[in-house]
Amino acid sequence: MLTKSSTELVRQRNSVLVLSVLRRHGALAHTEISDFTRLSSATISAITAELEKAQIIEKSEQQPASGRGRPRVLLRQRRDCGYLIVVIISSDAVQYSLVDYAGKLIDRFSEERSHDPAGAVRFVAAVRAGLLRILDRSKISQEKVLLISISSKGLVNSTEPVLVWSPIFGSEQIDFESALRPEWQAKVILDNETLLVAAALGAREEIVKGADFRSLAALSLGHSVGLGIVRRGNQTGQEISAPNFGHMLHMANGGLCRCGTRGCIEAYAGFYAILRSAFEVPLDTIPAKFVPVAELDKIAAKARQGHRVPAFAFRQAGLALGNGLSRMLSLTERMPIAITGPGTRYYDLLRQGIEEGLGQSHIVRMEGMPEIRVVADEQILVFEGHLNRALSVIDEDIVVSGVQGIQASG
Amino acid sequence: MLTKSSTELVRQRNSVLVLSVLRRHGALAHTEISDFTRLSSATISAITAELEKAQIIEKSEQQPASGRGRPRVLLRQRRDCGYLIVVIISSDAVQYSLVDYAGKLIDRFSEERSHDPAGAVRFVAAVRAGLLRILDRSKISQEKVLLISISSKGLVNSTEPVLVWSPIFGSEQIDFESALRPEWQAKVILDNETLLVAAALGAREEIVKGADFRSLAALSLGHSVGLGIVRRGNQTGQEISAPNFGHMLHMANGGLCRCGTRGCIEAYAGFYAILRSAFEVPLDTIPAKFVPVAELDKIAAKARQGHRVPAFAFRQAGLALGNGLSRMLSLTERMPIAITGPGTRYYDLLRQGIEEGLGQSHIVRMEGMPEIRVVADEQILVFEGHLNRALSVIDEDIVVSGVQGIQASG
DNA sequence: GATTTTTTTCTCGACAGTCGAGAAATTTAG
DNA sequence: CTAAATTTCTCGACTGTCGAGAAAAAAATC
Repeated sequence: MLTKSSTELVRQRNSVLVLSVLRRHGALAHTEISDFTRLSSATISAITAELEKAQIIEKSEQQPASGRGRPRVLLRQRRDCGYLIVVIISSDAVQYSLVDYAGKLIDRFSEERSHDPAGAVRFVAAVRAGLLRILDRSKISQEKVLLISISSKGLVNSTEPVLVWSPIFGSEQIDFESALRPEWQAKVILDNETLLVAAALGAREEIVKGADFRSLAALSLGHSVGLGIVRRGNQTGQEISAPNFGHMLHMANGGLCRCGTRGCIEAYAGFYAILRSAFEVPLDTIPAKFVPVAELDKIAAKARQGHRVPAFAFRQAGLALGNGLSRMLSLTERMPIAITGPGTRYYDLLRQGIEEGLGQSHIVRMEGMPEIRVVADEQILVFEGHLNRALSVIDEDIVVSGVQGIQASG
Repeated sequence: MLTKSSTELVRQRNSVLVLSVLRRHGALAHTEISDFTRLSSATISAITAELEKAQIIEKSEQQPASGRGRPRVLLRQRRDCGYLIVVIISSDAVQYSLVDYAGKLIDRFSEERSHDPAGAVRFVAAVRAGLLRILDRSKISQEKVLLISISSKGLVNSTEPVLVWSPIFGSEQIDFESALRPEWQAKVILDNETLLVAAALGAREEIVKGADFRSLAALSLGHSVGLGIVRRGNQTGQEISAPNFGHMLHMANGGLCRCGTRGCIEAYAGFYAILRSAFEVPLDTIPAKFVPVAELDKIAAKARQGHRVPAFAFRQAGLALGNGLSRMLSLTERMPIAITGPGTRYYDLLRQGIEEGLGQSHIVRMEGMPEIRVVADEQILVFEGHLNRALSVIDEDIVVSGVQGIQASG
């Protein structure tokens, strides 16, 4: 359904545009903003004056003039305009980061996760305590926290911050909105971890390729298997989605997966699955909860020495991944695939299977192999994705509510 | 990448909005347009005056006043504002329809397709002749044809009107843009047939459910298998895509498909595939080019009488479809599935397999079975999808180019 | 038949936004 | 100290939307 436009909306959009180029390029002068946004100088004056009055941006102190003419006055976000808390939930720990409005990391710590199955209730309590702790350490008032951005592996509701299914809690849902709402006014968003990796890679790619960038998928290999897809939206930036890839059906009546279903991709390509088939344990054995990486390293070493059974285990994993990716490509469009996560250290063993698995589908035979690259530093990408996404959400909210609020009350 | 907004853009968007409610609801009075669009009466006056001057809409002749007060003046599209040619390519014929700007069918005929494999070049020539013929029969000047909307089964390029792969011509690409460009100034768009079915069903659904509508998939069963997905876009209407579903990998190293690959869904669920397995022909047999529906009806009759082998063939087909749909759902979100096409007459035989195939995946076990409905009249839906899509494209183009042009020259 | 009521459409002034041109500000070069 | 260069700011013109009320036109009422 289309919806009406108004002149006020124009100002809102252009204000967000100004803030976004400030994000992308750091502190900028009036003229540069005008160049980047294609807005006229007069408009930039109006918008920046408004944002400055609303205490969202500030003029930086004069810097040594670097040419002749009137010296530039750089504009930048006010760090203290608001704060963001990033919560990264991984299988063994929860990391809390406090970030200011300019994207600068202020404080960070991790808390080990107790592996008891007591579950979701206790976990939520721990997250609430962690949030209060990082707030307390930094002496920032709670109202100044504008957004809490959470990520986890697993399946996430697309509209509300609800963790629908996760490797740790299974189908025990966690609704972060209602868990945090009485205590926090901040907006809460939740994203799949691999989605954020894809978002970060997509943003990087867009800087390099500009308008040529179309889409990209990130595949994360580890104890579980995740996939994130970024597509260039019509106009409104990027469109991202995190399918339930790890638990997509690979083979009907196949190996038993942690999720209780048979034949998931993860039941062939997850770390526990590789372990299982390397030890020739029957495929309907209940899988191990947690596999030390050292264990898998040993299997990989044997495979590299030429032992057939462990090599076959990796090959089977690759095939499952390749078949799954080919199915994904059948449903979307041709796009490059970036592989991240701890599993990349076994890429040499997985590669042949992946390529063979991909090659078994019509779309790949027709369009050729997609580009596959291995990307390290998954953790950095996750955090980068959080920042990209969260800060642009804040920019929008602040323009919609903040500027008008100040205008009305001042 | 965000892009700048301007007041002129506001007018454009609101003009398109006015035209779109006129499409949806037929001839409307000033007041009604204001109600639907939430634009003020003054704005409606300005926009409609402009559109009327540009000869895009017109005031209808006074109708018998149906209440007291000043009688309403209905506004409607001018039929002669422009014309649309719809070309529906099916396996045995090509149907040409001439439609005016108000969406009214003016002329229509079908031409049999010669089944010779001489191929794409001759086919393109036939289409060009068909287009000239329908134009000639109606005595409309060629410049008045604003859009040619083509549909076919198969895989379509998402940005240009290029048929990348089709059941008939295989990988022999057909670029309708370059084929028609010297002769026609009209814009040319090409869509997958099942995509249009999905678009039409989505539009119907949106009228019923309004903002509650989220997404929907249409599955077309016949000689080939097609899938279209409609999702409610962020703001810009609906977002639609036509995956290469029929040739998504069902089972590695499976039955041989028409496309030359092994294990496609179509190699189990296409009409020729059902025939093949009902006659217990080996799965690597080169499939029949064309299967008369009567042939399949006979097999279905036997299956309904309780013969095991034909029943098994339908069951296998259902399993392939169900597995494929479950994979689709793993990659998107839960959505209802509408089944159309000639294959719906065997739905009683397919159903159990489809449901079993769906149930084998994690996502379905978790979220439950998606709603499945059988929808007849695929042909009507295809045409309806053409109109929805083509006329809104015309509306946009006309506002962007037309109004400004008139303004500038007048 | 004249007047009132009701409903719809049109018009006017206020307000918000963008833009181009030129004025003002401020530094370096000579 | 003046001229040139560069950046920022300001002003008037233009386009857009909106609310309120005037104008139009038919039915209802007296």
